[in-house]
Amino acid sequence: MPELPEVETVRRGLAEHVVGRRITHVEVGRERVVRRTSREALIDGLTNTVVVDAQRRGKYLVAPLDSGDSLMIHLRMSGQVLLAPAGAVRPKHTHVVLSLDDGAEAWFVDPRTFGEVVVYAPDRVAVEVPALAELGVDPIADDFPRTELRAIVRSTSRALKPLLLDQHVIAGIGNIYADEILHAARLRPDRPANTLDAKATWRLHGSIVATLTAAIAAGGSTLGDAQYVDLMGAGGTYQDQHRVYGRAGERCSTCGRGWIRRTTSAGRSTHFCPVCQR
DNA sequence: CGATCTACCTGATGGC
DNA sequence: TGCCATCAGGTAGATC
Repeated sequence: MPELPEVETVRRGLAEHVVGRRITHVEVGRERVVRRTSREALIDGLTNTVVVDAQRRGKYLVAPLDSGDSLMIHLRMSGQVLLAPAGAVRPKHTHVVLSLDDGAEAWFVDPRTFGEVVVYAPDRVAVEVPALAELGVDPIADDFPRTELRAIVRSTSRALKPLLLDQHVIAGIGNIYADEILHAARLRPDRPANTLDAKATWRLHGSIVATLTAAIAAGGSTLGDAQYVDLMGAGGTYQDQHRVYGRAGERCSTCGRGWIRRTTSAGRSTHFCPVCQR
């Protein structure tokens, strides 16, 4: 569920509440969330280290430690990072608990256990976390000149939606924001990338940056199942600004003429207005 | 190279 | 009330 805006909101929570803290104790419940290495590797790598920064690359959270290693957390579909006082009742599916030196605990909670937590040496990132090393440009964290997007769209005949979802190309966009971005840019999800002229490309670039920025400002999107919440357990409000995602059958709020359609492509739900997206 | 499918899990939801 | 099928924000790997 969490895409760039949600992960960025979690990152800001970590920057505010966890950076500067020493990890005094580590517990690992389900081994599956540390499957990339091991329970022992996570405990040994984190215990008695200080978190010195909170960064984000695409949908990956990366927290450098004073040991020189980095902590990586990926929330995948249902992961959450929550902050709580020591001793608080832990929710079901709390798989990792970090005790901090100020009396708080950081929990990694994940019902579906697609998410993962790992400590790795940064110079070994290509081996330890290859997908992290192979991420494309981050449209918010990196400089993302529109000429770079121009080069990307000219290089392929792939449809725009799968292109936006490809983390090797642009890092951080997921299923919700891909649909919202393409609607804001008035471009069909199945439009071949290399058919965009310069003007349409600039529009797409503007929509990527504006949509993600607005979503971050709103604290991300929290859907009905409340799977995504920030460190303090609060949901985001950007779902109120969704114009196509989850709005199949509704009149398009932008052009006022089309009806939002929901289709499936490559197994992902896709929402768009057949009238104003071309 | 690119499109499609499956698998990984649990929980929520809707139909009967 | 309960049972079963279906679906979900992500990614990796297999297949064609």
